[in-house]
Amino acid sequence: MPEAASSLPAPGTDALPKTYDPAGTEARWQAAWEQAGAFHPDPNAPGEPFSVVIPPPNVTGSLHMGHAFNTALIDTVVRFQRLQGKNVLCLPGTDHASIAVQTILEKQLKAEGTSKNHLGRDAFFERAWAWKAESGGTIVGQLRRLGYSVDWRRERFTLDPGLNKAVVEAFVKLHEQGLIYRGEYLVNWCPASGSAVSDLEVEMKEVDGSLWYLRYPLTPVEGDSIDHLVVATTRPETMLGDTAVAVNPADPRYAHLVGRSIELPLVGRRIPIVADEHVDPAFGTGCVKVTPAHDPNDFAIGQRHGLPQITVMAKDGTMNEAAGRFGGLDRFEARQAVVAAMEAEGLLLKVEPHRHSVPYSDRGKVPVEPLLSTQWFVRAEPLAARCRTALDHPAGPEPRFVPERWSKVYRDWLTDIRDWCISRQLWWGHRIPAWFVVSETGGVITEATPYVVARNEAEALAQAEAQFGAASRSAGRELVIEQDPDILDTWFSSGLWPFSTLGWPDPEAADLATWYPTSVLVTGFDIIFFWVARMTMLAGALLPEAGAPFGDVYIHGLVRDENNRKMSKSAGNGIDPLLLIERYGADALRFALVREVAGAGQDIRLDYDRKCAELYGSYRLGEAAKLLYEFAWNDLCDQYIEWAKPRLFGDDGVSRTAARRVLGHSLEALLVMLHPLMPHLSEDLWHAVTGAEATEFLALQRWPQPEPAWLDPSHESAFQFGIDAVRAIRNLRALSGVKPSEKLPIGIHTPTTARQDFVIANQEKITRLVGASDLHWEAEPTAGQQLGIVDSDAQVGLTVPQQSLDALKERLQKDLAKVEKEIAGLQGRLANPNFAGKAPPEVVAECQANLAEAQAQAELLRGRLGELG
RNA sequence: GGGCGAUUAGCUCAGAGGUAGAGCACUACCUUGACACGGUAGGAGUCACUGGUUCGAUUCCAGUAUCGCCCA
Repeated sequence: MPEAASSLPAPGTDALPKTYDPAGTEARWQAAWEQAGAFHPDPNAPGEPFSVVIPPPNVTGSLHMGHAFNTALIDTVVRFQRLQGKNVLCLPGTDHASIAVQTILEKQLKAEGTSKNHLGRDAFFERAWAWKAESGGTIVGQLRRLGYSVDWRRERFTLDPGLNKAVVEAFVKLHEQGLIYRGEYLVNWCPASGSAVSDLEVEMKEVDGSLWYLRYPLTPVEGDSIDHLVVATTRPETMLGDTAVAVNPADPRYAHLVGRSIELPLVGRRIPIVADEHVDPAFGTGCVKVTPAHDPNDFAIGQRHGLPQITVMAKDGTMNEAAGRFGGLDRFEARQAVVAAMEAEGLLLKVEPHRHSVPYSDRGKVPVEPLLSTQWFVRAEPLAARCRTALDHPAGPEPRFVPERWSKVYRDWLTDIRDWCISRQLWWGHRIPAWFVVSETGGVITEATPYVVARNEAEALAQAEAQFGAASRSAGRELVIEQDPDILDTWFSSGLWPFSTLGWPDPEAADLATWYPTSVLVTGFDIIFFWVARMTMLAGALLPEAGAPFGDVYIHGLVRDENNRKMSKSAGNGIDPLLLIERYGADALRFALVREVAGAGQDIRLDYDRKCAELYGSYRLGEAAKLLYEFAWNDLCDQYIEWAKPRLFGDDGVSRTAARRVLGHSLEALLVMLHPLMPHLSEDLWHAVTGAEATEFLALQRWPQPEPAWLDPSHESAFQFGIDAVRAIRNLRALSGVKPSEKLPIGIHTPTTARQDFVIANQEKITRLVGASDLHWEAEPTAGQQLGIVDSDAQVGLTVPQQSLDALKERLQKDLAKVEKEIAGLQGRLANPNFAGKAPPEVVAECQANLAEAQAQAELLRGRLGELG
């Protein structure tokens, strides 16, 4: 703390405007910080590196409360670390959000009467970039408006050329390691976006549906007692692709039928009856239809029994030619049509209402279709295994979750993980760096077309030439390669964010050397799987030496909107943060958001700056905010300034200067500590208080150090006595109905000399604080005054109107009852031999002291009551 | 079905093995020299329930109930 700077402007000078103008002040300091490059760190600068990459917001839409909350938390952490003297990098950026953006653009095109196919891939991409420039610009502007202390020069976008290089490199490396493969599997198909999506992008929803009971005729055999089975299904339209009926092997009702066959209605296919453990005998009739190409469970049954997979649905959600006469119908129309056809043939036994889970596409908001499709996958288990091992690292878990319990959520997800489908049949995104040697399969891409994975087309061609060139030429074919039209899941590029933004895969990248792994990742629990786990998995494979891509993962809650009110304070839900910023300023919004954060863990009583540093450092930001608020308001303003006023406005020059110094010093320390939470206001006030040059910034100052020499316990207890005495007098006055403006003779009575000395030394202040006409102090109370009890060692007295005596008496009785209850409790405890014998001696001693104090107070109270009659 | 979290003042939530706090709301009084989007003072809680550990449990443990979230 620079000593020279600690002084206040002389009273009466208009150093600050009367009302605070958040918009103007905040804009001014944001411009000043940016112009000075205050948050542009140098990787070669001294200081312990500290780095954060922000969760890149999507380039769709506008800043919402969740962004504001996340930003407030991150910026508080990085500003605090900067004040600690660390070499802090906070790196911003945005996410290209394939599906979301493409959906928006396609809707726009549709409104214009055109389509992406009509436009063509290149023109569509151009349009998407234009959208990104505008929409991405909007959200970046809004992040700036919050006062984010990031390095805007290093701003990145998940689809920028540098990141594309990283994505290609990552894909190639993972493919080389055998961690990426291509194959035909049952994937989640979203008919709305016309693309495969990953398991994470599917949300199970409970819906009210029906359970249809269908008669499936048995292939007749001589001597049959029954001629059909009944299967129950929630998706009758898929029966067109049935390739078996399954029963539980232990089900006595059907055991004898296993091995027989069914004549599949409407289709006429003969399908077997198989026995499979998976079938629940208690569900429906205990017989289930098996459609391997349209249901994950049936797919598994099909695998176990070697059943054919018949796909009866096209990728747009309509039935295909394999559906026979139902071909061309939408899947939901087909459902009705199949049911009607079955009914017409007398094969519909009954329909029951049935509530069940249906997979919905997160983005598309329509049911996803399990569909057989050839896609690219990341082999998840080896990556997940590495992450699980890192959690058991001998030096502590990597990464370390705060709060710790999220570690379990993370670990559980990484256990029994399924492979990650990373290809998307979309345009807006990173094109998959694989080239098909289409000349091998007649110029078209099929399941069997060989491919090469390469960093660019030239490399791909060279590889293809090496592998297929000779054979191709000898067969008289020209070698032709064609890049995979598909793109990668957005989360594949987001998953590289902590290192791709720092320069990976460039081995010389200085930022990467200094700031990787990053220090802390701050994000919401909703994207632990989507993002946090993908980053740790990919980092484990691509930068295995560096450990986890971030030291800590600070998981915060969500700002609740709509139904789950959380913003009840400001009434209506889903509040636009920009409106709040407009009205109250970014600082106010940030402070309010951070104050709401819950902290967890132990609390230690230390002086404010030490304690505050601890809270910031352990990410208990909400507690830090509350503590500072209390200090600023209750201690500094309510108490210190009030008591210092006579000195500040008094004639004693030395005393006045001292008071101003102390106040200035306290204020400055407060401003530093407040800065992470309210950067603009603190910066502004700091300049006003210290008169610092416009080129100097509070943002770049140092955290205040506690000064042990300034601690004075006797002074502190005397001051506390003063505060308590004033409160006791005010209390007595309020109770007696004495107007605050009415000046009265007031007495403070204490036999303790140190306290008397304090009262004498502060006579003028106390007189003013309690509105006394005459303040006197002596060991014994003045006759005729009513007394209020400060503690067993001090009373205050004043003359009160006769009619308030009853109120006083009531109060005394109440106080007495409370004290007596306390005495009873303490006596009971002390009388218990177990307590005296087993409790720690200091607890017993404290208990005895409390009892003595309570008894003395009770004595005083009884005396007072006796005098009142 | 499995897991996690919550249950404390009218509301939103802190808290901690030694007998409970804040903000808002409420009541009374007050425009006093930083502040009326303010001040001073006050009322308000069986800390969900049942057991256990302990000298002592609202706090730790187990179970129950209700609510919420995640995974299947």
